Amino acid sequence: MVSTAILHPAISAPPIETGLTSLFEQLGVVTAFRPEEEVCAQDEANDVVYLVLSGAVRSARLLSDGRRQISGFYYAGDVLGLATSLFHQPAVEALVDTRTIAVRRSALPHFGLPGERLERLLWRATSEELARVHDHMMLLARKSAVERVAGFLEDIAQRAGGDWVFLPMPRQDIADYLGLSIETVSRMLTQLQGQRLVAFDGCRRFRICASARLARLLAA
Amino acid sequence: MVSTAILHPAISAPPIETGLTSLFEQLGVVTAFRPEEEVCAQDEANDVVYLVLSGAVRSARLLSDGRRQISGFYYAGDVLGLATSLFHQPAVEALVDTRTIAVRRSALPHFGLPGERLERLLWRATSEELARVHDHMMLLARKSAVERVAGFLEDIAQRAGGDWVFLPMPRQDIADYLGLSIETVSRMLTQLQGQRLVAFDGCRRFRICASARLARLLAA
DNA sequence: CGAAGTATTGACCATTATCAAGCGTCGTGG
DNA sequence: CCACGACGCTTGATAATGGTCAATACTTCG
Repeated sequence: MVSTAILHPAISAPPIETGLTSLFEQLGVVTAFRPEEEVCAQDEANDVVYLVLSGAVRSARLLSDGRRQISGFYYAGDVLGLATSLFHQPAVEALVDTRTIAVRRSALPHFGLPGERLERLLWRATSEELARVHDHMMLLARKSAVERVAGFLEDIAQRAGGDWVFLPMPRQDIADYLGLSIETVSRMLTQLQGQRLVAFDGCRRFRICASARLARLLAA
Repeated sequence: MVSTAILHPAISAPPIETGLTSLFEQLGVVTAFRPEEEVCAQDEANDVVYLVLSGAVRSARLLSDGRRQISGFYYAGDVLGLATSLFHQPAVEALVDTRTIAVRRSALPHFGLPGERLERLLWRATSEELARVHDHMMLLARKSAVERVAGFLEDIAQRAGGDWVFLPMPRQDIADYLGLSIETVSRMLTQLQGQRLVAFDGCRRFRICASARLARLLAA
């Protein structure tokens, strides 16, 4: 899939200012996934990183007794597969119809300048994800159920950017992301609606009504 | 490892196999800290990474109302400062007498081959820390108090490697790392001692007595 | 329209936090 | 060397938060 670039190092000649997406487009392979499909083959894990072009993806770890923890949701523009571990490979699955571009880390040094640029950008992306995950640890360890759910809605609304926001994941995934039971998530959503902080249209579409009061609740 | 030779032919001559520590030693600056001293100046944050030579360090985030989350403890051989965030700089403090080597990320591209090697090793270290942090999120979100405390002792004993292990941090730090109250940590320690899984000699020195039974409790 | 899968609500219970004493341990000074 | 004091740790009683189990209500799709 990548061998053409190795055979034609000429493409490394023009040192254009390039962002993540265009570098991925130069060096990677596009794939499409249906909902519930496995994005990441086990044997590729630890070497392949993915840029999400469209759709949404979840990354989860399972304990032998069934307890599950979702380590993150990834949307268009996010990079996936930055964590590497010899044990505990996460299960990475598409939530909705999704397209990704994949590149192998180990191939990057052979791509000349664009490969180097991408390596640096990916290191930076990894460092930034680490910081985000630290925030999430604070949420899991020290925040109440309402704060967690409110924070989650805030986050996702921020990223989506529109007025009404679509939730691509079921309640169980939200619960497993926030370290709560599905019932508690549901109750907190009802509570937030009762306080007119958010409004739902069905159980997958919502809107933030009072972002100032919501922010006050989040006590960062 | 191939393309670097192309990009820097002048320095490509001695292809020595170099590890993290020796690269840090080539490129970094050693500093010593007393207990409770701030390791990381705020204005350097996000650019400087540290290798811990000896001692122990904690990295903590604070919420405005006083809630604290310790994102990690770092011992000799660990790399510190891999997470970058424009908001939420963590407070990084020495737990005991500590020596570190610091290097600036932004300086690495100017160091030729050793700089490149170090960049790649640091990216790898960042990816591995991300995986460890995912494990910790699972612990915070889904494990019971006993499991957390037992897992913590197991972890630290693993790293220390000896028979008797010294805890460089007070109970409050353990609590803030595990997302528990100090009282619960204390109770769980008493419980584990009652089951003869661990033994304490004072409150800072312990030993794992029944690692098999302890592992069974950890239900990974 | 009906059935299956999701989501919500309610009643009750378990776990952990909080508040308040009491106990050790270590360092200091008599 | 021992007594005292300060700090950190442990223990106990009680309360709050969130989990579990069970029933009901949506929604989505055939």
